[in-house]
Amino acid sequence: MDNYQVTLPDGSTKSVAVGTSPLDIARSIGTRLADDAIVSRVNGDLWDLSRPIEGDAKVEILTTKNADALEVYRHSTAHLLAAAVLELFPETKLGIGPPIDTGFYYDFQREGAFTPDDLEALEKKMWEIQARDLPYERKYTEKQQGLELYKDQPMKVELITERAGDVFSEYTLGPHFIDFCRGPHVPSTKKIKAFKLLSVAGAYWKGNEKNAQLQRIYGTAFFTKKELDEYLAKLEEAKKRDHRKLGQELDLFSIQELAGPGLIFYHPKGGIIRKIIEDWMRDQYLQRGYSLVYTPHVMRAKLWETSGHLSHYAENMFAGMELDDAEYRLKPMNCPGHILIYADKMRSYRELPVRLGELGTVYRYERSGTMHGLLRVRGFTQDDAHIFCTPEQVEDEIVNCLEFALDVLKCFGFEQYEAELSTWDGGASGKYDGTPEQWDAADRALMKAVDRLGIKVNVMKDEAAFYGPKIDMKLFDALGRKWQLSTVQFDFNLPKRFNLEYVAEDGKKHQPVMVHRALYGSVERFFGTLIEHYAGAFPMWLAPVQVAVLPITSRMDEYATKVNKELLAAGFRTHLDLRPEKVNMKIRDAQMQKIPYMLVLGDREAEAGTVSLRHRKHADMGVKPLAEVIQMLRAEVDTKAIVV
RNA sequence: GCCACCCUAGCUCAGCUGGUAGAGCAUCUCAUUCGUAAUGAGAGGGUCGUCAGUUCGAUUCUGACGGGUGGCUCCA
Repeated sequence: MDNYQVTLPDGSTKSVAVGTSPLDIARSIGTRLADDAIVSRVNGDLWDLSRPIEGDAKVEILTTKNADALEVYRHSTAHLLAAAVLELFPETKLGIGPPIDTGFYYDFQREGAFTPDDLEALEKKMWEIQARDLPYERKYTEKQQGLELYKDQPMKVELITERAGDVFSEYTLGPHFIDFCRGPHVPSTKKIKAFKLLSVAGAYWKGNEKNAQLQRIYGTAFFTKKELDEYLAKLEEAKKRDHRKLGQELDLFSIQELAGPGLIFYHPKGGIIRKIIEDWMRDQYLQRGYSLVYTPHVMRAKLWETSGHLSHYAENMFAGMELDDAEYRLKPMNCPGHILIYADKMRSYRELPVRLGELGTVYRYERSGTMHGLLRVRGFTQDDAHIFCTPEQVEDEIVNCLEFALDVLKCFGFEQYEAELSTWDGGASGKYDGTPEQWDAADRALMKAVDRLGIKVNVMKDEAAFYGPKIDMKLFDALGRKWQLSTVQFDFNLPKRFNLEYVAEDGKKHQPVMVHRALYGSVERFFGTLIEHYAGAFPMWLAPVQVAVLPITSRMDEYATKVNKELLAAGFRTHLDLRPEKVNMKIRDAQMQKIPYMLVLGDREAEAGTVSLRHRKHADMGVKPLAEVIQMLRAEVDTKAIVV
């Protein structure tokens, strides 16, 4: 075959000669396109620009506008890093170097640790290699030959050995660097124009704790220096809304070394927000047909044996307390408590579904390196409820839960979230509890509920809990890290272990379906993401202090006190600032505390019985009668607290 | 738990290669009564995370422990 047809990016077709590459095609279309080209796609598959096309094909040229091209670009930058590492530290063993959402990483194994200075030196070396304009050359190698070629790279040998085929592709970058890789890559190092090495961290080979720990170098790369700088500036900006920083600046909460890690102290201002968050949820529970219960924080070890927690979850539990009568355990979960309430009497199908809810404080012994501000702690309060229902009711219950979860997100202003549906492996491994019928029915109920609500979910196979499938809602923190908040989970295990039952229409005892759900996830985590979401500038209904009352001189102290009293009587949270400071100072302090409204009071206001209104963002809003302001602010509190 | 890094006054941070510490803000006192993001002056405040070791001498070097940060693993 001397010629074949390609369909060009613009949809037209062209006859080209054997050996033609996408880059040749791009060049024939225009130099501009050839310059911008990063990688191509041939018949749907990503394809090196310089790799000849072998037959009739549909060819796309991916440029800097394309997200897949960015991944290829970043992945290519990872190889550039690996090449630099081998030049500076030749004894290093290579792991893998994939692109990630925010850039790329590459895993290495060597004796010494990479220092910040090393990263700088590596960056310099990367630029050096970049300037050599080395092509990423792809070639195929026989497996045996490859094993020989890579004999000094044990992790590569492992990867090659695992490969099914006996041919694999490798990439060379100049005369000295080769890497076993699927590709594709950018055509040459010259294409890589903006990158930065960010940090080094430990990571286990193949993600397994039992394997050797490698050194992972994280970096990021963009098509242009401008984009890179913007990203780095954004990172700096994001650090300012870190809930740990704001928690201190706004005096919301603290973690005390003397008390222990992962244990939260709510200061007065954090305390009031927590109260609002909790009250909101309790009101919702009652409106939505849940009952409120309370269960003990310590219970006999026997209970945790029955629930299976001592055999499945013991390493995450605080150690037992030996008392006169028995050993007691701090509760890591609320489920057994709710189950005991359910099982305390004979249940009829007529009273199902039973929905038992609690703001239940649990303690989990999280591993020391895992704590993170409010987002991962050892003592936390879940808005936890357990629904006991018949199989027929379960789909509606799931829909209600998800609807509820969406309302929570909406009410607190979260627009960005991801939903994940975690299912089992089909029973292959035997690690999952429950029958295939149960799993199928549960999966179906979850999928149907998701469809009914039009939620987009990522299906995560083999990610379920051992006791049942689940749907999780995840939110992002200031730095874009994902945190699971809401969760709706089936539980096939506990009803069996506690032998739960209800009497059905047929007069016989049946096992209820149990759904476990938490929507805030935990009050702590929710609060943490809320702080970052609003960057500490809470809307009126959540703001710990809603109005600052600021007399200009001590002559207005009396009037200010009266205004403050009226605001308190109208239900506002206020701060009366009677310090003998200039009003500029008082405003500055109120601004920094992100108090939504300030009332500036001088002689004119005292005389006329008015207030000068200032908003933290819109600044001076003019002089108004106090009654009018109260009405206006009350309206703002009410609209933000949409009760859905 | 693992890898790397960090830990100086309430907070943010200075403090070359070892000779027991400083600033700004905050706090307290006094003066100032001043219209929309910092009034001025003075004072107090630290066994330099803890405990060992090396040294004539350690905030500075070494080790252990505690706490934190970024990751890994795990997870609400």
